[in-house]
Amino acid sequence: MSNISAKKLNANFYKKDAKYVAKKLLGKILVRTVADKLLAAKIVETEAYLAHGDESCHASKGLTQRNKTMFFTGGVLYVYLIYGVHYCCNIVTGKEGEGEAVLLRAVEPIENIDEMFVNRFGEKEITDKKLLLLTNGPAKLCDALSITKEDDNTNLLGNNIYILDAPAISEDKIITTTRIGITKSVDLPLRFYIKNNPFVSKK
DNA sequence: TACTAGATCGGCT
DNA sequence: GCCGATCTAGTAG
Repeated sequence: MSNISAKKLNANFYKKDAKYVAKKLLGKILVRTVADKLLAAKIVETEAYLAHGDESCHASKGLTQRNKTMFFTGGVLYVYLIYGVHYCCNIVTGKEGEGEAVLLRAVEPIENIDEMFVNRFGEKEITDKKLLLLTNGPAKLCDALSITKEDDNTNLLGNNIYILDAPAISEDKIITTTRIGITKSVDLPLRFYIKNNPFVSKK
């Protein structure tokens, strides 16, 4: 559909703290190129994982083989395997050595949706019901956009995976809640999503 | 609609 | 061994 003429977010965007970036990422366009196909989706739900005072952040226990990407300078992708089954995709933020990131929890499919269906369901047939289930969860969107451990540490300023700027979502359309699916630091208000967007993982 | 189990990898109490 | 930033299929009500 639409021609994507917007500009990539620059390196400075990602160097702010995770909480700030998590909110600013709402409404931006996540782009992934596989072979000659360009998949695009709007970010509608995020969660921040902080370097300090956040027990559920993977980096809170220090650097390990698995989480080392989180400690790089903001602007790379951190992908990890959860429950031995699914991948989750994060945007690393902050300065080098900090160890914080923004988890992408849900996106709204925009371009080459049939290709996303193939990636996730193994079929091109698009139905309204399945469309809502295509990318409304952190592991689902990784599936649909074909993001795996191979993509860990991908620089978002490159051409493989990147994020395009888009008009900011106004404050009154951003809902803030506690995060989902964690057992530590559960009370921190670090989940953000776009009000009334049908692709959000959970109200 | 609501809860439950199972899949299955890697890092660590 | 154990548990996790998840999802799906199955069962029960």
